[in-house]
Amino acid sequence: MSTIYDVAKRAGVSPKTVSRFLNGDAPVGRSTRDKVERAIAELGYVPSSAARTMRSNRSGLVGLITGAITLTPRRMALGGLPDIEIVQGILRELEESGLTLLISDTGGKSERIPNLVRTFQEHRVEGIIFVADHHMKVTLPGIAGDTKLVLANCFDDAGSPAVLPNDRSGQKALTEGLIARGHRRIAYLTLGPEMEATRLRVAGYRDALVIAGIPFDPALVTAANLSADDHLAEEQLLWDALDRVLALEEPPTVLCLGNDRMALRAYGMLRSRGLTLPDDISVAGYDDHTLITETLYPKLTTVKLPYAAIGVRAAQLLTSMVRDGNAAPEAPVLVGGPAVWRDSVRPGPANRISELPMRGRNPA
Amino acid sequence: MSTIYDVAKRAGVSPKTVSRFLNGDAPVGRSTRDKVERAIAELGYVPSSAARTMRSNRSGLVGLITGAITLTPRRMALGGLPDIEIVQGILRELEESGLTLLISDTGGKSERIPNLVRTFQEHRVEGIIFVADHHMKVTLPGIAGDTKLVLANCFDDAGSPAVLPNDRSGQKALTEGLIARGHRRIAYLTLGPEMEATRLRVAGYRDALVIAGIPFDPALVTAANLSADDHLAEEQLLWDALDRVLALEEPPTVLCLGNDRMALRAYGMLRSRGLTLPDDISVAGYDDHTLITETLYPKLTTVKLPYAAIGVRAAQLLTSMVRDGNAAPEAPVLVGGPAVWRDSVRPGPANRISELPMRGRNPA
DNA sequence: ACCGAGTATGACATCGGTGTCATGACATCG
DNA sequence: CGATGTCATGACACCGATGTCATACTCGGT
Repeated sequence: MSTIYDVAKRAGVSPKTVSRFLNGDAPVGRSTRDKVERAIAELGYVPSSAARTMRSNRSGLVGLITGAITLTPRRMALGGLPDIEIVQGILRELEESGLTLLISDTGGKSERIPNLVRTFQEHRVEGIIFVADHHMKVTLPGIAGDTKLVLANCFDDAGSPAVLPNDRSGQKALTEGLIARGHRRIAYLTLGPEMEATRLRVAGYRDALVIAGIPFDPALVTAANLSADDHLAEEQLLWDALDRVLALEEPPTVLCLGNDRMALRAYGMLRSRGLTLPDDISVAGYDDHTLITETLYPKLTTVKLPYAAIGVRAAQLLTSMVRDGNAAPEAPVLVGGPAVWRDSVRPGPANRISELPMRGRNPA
Repeated sequence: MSTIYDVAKRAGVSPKTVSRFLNGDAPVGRSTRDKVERAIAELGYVPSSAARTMRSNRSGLVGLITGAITLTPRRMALGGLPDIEIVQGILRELEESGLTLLISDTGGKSERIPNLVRTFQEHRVEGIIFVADHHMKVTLPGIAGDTKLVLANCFDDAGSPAVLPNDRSGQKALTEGLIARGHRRIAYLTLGPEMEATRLRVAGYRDALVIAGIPFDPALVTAANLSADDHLAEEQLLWDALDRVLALEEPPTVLCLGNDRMALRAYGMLRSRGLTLPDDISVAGYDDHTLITETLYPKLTTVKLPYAAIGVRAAQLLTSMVRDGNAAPEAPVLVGGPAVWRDSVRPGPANRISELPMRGRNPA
């Protein structure tokens, strides 16, 4: 492979002039330009990023750690591809920036992470993005040097810059929309209580109640899902929770579920009790996994989790940190997703529907 | 970030000795080892791959070009994740080899490929793997230097080393299995005629007929799918093809389809004609996209496309070429996938089923 | 006591770019 | 017309590893 010296010799100029031509950091005469250009083309010269990295301490590389690639096929069956959409957003954004992506996949084994980080550091990546498959807290090994770190879909105790879905505002928007559609008894069957999303979404749910002046009824809110991969137990848990809220003296007119898959299950359970959707009871999910939401009958109202946007924002954040030396934001970057109103929600008792579109996105 | 000189100074030895300790290319005294080891730990020293690359001309990097990541979510709806499974296999294999993966995604735009290749070359990748989403012919820009190239799921005119699914043996195994189960009138509704897979699979189909001494009837073999994304037209094409083969004087007892999605459609069409599966007619697909094959009733007999294995083989091939300097194989590496026998095929007229297992993999 | 083999280590050049500084040729200005 | 500034270019050192060669020490054999 030819070097800058080969090019310089062929063009009859000094290597430094070739360098100037390549980087445009100083004016180069017209005729010199042409000679250099020709020499480069003839030799098929491609500059060595390694040499450039050594001198300038800038590798042009960014590392990405994820489990998305190895885990995607397994997860696909149960719907939802959160992290691969994030990776997609990152790729799209980085493409513009001239940074090249080193991708490592954990294969789901977090004990590999220190090794992956070390490999990245050998290649002197300018930054590392860590992508989690759900909103969670992580603990990463310390990263030597001034390598920047951005967390996507997760956060840590050290306050590393993070880009997170705004679960609170999402559930708040959904709940507000339900209230605006006349619902006042809104049941919320959440994901497992250990999930970060659960805490935030319940807070958003309560935010909306407070604004509307509706008292919070703890009986309407129950965890009804497991993080474990135990379908049978999950089903029982959901069934039981459903049983309880429907047996309340003043039963809910709408059922919010922790995710679209739970909503999918709930459809079946509600129907097996003889209820008609959405006439007897409305249902809403979370995630907007279109394979479910658009396929179900009636189509499922839900909240979109903005995964691709999280990826884009994470990449933008990292780029601004490594390229422009910008400081990391103090607080996590929150990316909101809109509530998506479909047919599974119908006006409740105090119908004010004439004021609202039943389809399309929540204007808030 | 500290350098080998910092370590050497702190340990009171020469940089070269530190280098020897790190690479083990010459003996280092016990006490020296300890001092160096301690200095490295204290400084958190990580060697610079850029410097190493310059001196040794070996970057430890491998480039991967694919459309898998950006295209996966879009394609997921219609089932099948060929290339991401290949990428998965590649990652798994490369992890062991000490090579680090640079991943670029074309986003479906092949005109980007020259730029991606150029970026890889700046980083002096030792090899490039190109992954296609279906068995096809590609034309890639020339690659300067002695960068190795391996094609996965595709091939080119230049005879670049390639790893391909063995479509011929796959369809042959399926057809042989059908014949062994007593079928003699085997219809084959193929993918589009421009697909590489079609040509090969028809050849495999005929191989099996020849072996069994069954004459080839052209009326039983028709293209019945489009590569374009036109669902309606595809449906009509399939309907029409079905119509014709079922109207034959001696109609088929089994219907082979070009992929599992076509089989899914065929289920509906056959039933709308009042046929019972598999009693009135047997059906077989291709790909073994489990979301379809395991979900359908009756479960679909099909041929597994060994995508993960293709990835693994491609990575092994590249590793052996860059690490051990092995030559590229003359002919493409063919990776076979087994026929998977499920409930959609039942013994035909000349039943010899007692000799065969109806479930499980084809022993061939 | 001496020699050759093996062990342990260091000095120095080198890989391919780029930052710094120096230099010569013109153009511009008071 | 000389001082000053800008443009265009080159010489040289340096980034952080490692390959080559040289050196010094130890040990066993004669």
